Amino acid sequence: MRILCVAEKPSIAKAVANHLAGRVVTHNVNGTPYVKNYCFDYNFRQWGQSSVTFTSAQGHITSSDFGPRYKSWQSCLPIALFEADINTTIDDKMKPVAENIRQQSRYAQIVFIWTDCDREGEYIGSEIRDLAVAAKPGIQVKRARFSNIERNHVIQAAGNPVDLDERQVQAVAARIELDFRLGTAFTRMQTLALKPLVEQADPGYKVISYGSCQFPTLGFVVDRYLRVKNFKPEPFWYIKVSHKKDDINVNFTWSRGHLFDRMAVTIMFERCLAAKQAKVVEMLTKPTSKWRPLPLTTLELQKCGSRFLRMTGQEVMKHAEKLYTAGWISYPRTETDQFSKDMDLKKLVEKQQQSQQWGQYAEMLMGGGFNQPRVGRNNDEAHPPIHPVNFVVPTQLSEPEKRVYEFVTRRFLACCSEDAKGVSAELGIEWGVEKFNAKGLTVLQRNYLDVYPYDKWESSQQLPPFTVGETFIPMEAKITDGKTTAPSYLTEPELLSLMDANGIGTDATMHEHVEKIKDRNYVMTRSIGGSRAPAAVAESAETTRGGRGGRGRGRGGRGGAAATARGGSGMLEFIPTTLGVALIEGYDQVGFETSLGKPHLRKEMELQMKAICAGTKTKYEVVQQNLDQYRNVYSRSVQQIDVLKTAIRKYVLQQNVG
DNA sequence: GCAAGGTC
Repeated sequence: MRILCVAEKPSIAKAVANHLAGRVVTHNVNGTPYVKNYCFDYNFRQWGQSSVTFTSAQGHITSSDFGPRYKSWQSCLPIALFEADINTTIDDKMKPVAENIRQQSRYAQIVFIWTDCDREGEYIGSEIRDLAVAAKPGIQVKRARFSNIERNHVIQAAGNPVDLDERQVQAVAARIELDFRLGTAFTRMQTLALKPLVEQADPGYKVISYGSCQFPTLGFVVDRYLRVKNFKPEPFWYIKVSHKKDDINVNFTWSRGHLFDRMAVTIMFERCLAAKQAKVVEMLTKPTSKWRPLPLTTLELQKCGSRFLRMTGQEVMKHAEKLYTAGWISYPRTETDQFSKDMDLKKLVEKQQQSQQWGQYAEMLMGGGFNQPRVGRNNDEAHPPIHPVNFVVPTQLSEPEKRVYEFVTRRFLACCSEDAKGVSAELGIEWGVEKFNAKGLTVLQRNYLDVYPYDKWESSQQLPPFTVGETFIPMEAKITDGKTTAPSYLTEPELLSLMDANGIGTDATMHEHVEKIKDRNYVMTRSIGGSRAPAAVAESAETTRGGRGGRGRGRGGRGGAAATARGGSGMLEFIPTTLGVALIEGYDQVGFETSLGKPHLRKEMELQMKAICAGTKTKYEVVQQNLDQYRNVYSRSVQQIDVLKTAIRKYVLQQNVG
């Protein structure tokens, strides 16, 4: 038999071929430096001794475009793009890859597809199938099911081929068509209608783009901005109690937190005073632990990057990809936070023993400290969590790459460690009818914290020994007041979490949507507590900033204090530009629950894709249904374009429009 | 000049 195997990307082709082959002969492919053909013999369980060529695509092979009649922006009304013919062609860049698959198919009886086991991978598989079948009618098409590239797992997959899942293919086809039609139509419509207005304020302005991911992303930023802007501080009051014993001062927290009614607090306080004696009702210590982190996903890598490494998601991914292609870390785009049981993690820990920085810790793990990592809830069935695959001497890396590699490695070692252990103490008192409590923590074994300095868990001051039933008159007690504080602007980790929770983008693209809304000048970023942004919106926002910072108890902190409270300076916060606010507010007014700036429509589409995968809906139904719904949004937007224009004028040109 | 999804 002659078998043509095709992976989604060159790295998978190489890795799988090396697992299957005794000896591999590598051939270059004309026109592309990345894709190679790996030729070897292999005895398949189901097909017997075969001659194999293992090659790959480089992601998606085809792309969509409108016919010449619709290409020019002047050629038609944007709404025509809802049903204009779409040509699916092979991009110029992918021509050599496609030609290679065609040629190799001619020699083969079977094309065996090894794309990632996710929806997009299934679709790329269908592109490969179409090329193969066109080049060699009657060729048999099979697909490998694999979720990592461990040798045994790969051999299992090679011996148990399945069929392509046509439903997943159709689900992705629906997404592609809808994203394309809606993205292009709304982008043209709003650019043609609104650009002249925007240009009055910003002469070089290019395109006011709409996309099913970029707009909801912008919506999150605007939503938070409006909440900050419209925030009205409210005063509150609470009872503060402290007492000294054995020379240790204990501050108690009121079980009611705080109340917005001063008189009520006064009455409660007076009852406390009347009771005179406070009584200890609870004094217990119990073992506690701080859990080691979960295995690393892309989303978590990006969030930690902005918190601890002072990098944007975009930057972290750039360096992670470099480390991946150089062979230092595993594939950086994964949603999986569980290691498969058959993976040899100790072998990976062993390699880190060479490090000057964490080598000793790795040795400790090898010497018996090793613990199987926790198992998270996510598994994309395509990639393992991000982990170091080889040790690299720091001098071989650039400064930021070094930091990303260090984080990935420390995170991995932390995953393979023991939880941190400690003892928590809780002291509860009743004073009259009011309850107060105090907490203490003693850290006994730092364990994973020793290799993972990004987490903080420190012993607090010890509580003095109290016994249940003991009474005392509190040494200090008073009514204290505070003010609720405005929420802060959205940070990048928060934005990424919101996108994740609402299904906006994928692990591989989320950071691109964030970059896109910056690039379109819909939002800007600044360091928390750092220099102020030049935008007019940011300026007026400045006046609402005083007193933010303290969450819960009104500490009345200023911006600087807030920065430290939120994980250190250097982290970015997102502030919409006047244009960004205008677009979202405009669409909110035009549409009711179908505003383009809300995640609702995209969430809906995700559900419909799942329905196609489950077989309860067809691609045709989903596409038509969505087009109908968006046709509605489109015509309302055109009818009420003045609403959008007014919003733009109000913000961009700062005209008084009453 | 338009989208989002892959990947280098």
